Amino acid sequence: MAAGRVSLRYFVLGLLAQQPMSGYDIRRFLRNLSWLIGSPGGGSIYPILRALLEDEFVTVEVFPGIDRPPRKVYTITEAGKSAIQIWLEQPVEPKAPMKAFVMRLLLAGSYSQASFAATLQQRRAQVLAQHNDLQESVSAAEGGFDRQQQMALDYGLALASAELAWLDLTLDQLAQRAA
Amino acid sequence: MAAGRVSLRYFVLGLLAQQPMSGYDIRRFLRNLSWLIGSPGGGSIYPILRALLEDEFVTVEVFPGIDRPPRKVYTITEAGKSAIQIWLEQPVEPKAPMKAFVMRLLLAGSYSQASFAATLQQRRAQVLAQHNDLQESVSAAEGGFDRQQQMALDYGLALASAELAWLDLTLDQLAQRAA
DNA sequence: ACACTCATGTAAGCTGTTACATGATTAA
DNA sequence: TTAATCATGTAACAGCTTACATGAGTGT
Repeated sequence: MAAGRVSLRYFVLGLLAQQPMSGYDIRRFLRNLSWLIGSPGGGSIYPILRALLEDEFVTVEVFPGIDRPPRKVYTITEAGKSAIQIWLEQPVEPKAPMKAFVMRLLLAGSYSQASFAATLQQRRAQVLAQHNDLQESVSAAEGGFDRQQQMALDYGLALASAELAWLDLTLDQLAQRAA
Repeated sequence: MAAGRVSLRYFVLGLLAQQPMSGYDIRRFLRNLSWLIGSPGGGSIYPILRALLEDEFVTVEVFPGIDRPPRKVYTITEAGKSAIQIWLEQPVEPKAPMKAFVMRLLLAGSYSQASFAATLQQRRAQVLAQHNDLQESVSAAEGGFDRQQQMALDYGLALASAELAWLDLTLDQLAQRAA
């Protein structure tokens, strides 16, 4: 599980945990969210599906299409469910790109309500740490930075603040719904 | 120039365009910005430096240290300057991760003021497009989305809005300074 | 005639990461 | 004595992207 990487493999498995799909279905689904998590081509999805099959995390059923190519629909197995649960239990790595968090957002809810809140709280902690780090850099600078570096830091601060605001709002809404 | 990739290679070359540095210097500099663009290890930086040397985009000077290992300081050549300018002239790919834009922020200013503003405006256009796409998805949904998907879209919208606000503010400040 | 959607897949490659190796010096 | 900083580098591999191949059907 190399750090800073996204693991499309587990995300695909997580999608199959929600409902059985074909590789093409998955690609179509991702095309709608392409800005948030990118939309991988056939060269990414199909090898993953085959690997999941070999690990017996999924099973296939082939539906021969009338007037269309046959669809191979993948269904998650018990072993697959265990694997995805174990994966969801461990926190998103701090260095992972934003889309790793979005993937969790999309999956965590179907696992349990508690893990969904936990995902948001973990992210909050990480973004807060990031925000503090950046502010420390700004303070510690004392003229040691040029205009571009200051801008980059300011940009980071602005985005971190906005994300914290969203996370707080969302966590509040979640708490209210629970009550 | 594979899409969606960052090209650390050109970023390193761009940093050397600002001032001669050793591989270790570059790593130290990046460690301070690790949240924004990550901090690559020796296994990433040193091979890049060697490749830049082989392409004659940089030259080396070895400074033998008293009580420390010798430092190899790299200086950009005319060929290197041409290469980085050509690279800066072409826009950041839309699918590229955020850190690709931060790298541009850090480099574009030293190339020309105009290219700096252009970088911001390009980003603005891309983020705006992203924002509109997301809103379209939300509108087109009509109940076809579950709670998690709605949240993911909302998250994307919040971040895109915040980034647009920052870009507009920064472009304003830039215009005022120019006047 | 051209291109696009449906649907799967292979092979090659790029970029970057990890783990390791070296070796001296300095701080806990 | 254990670890960290300074400073460079190699080798292996993970993860993903790209380009390509197939082939029927549908639209312009």
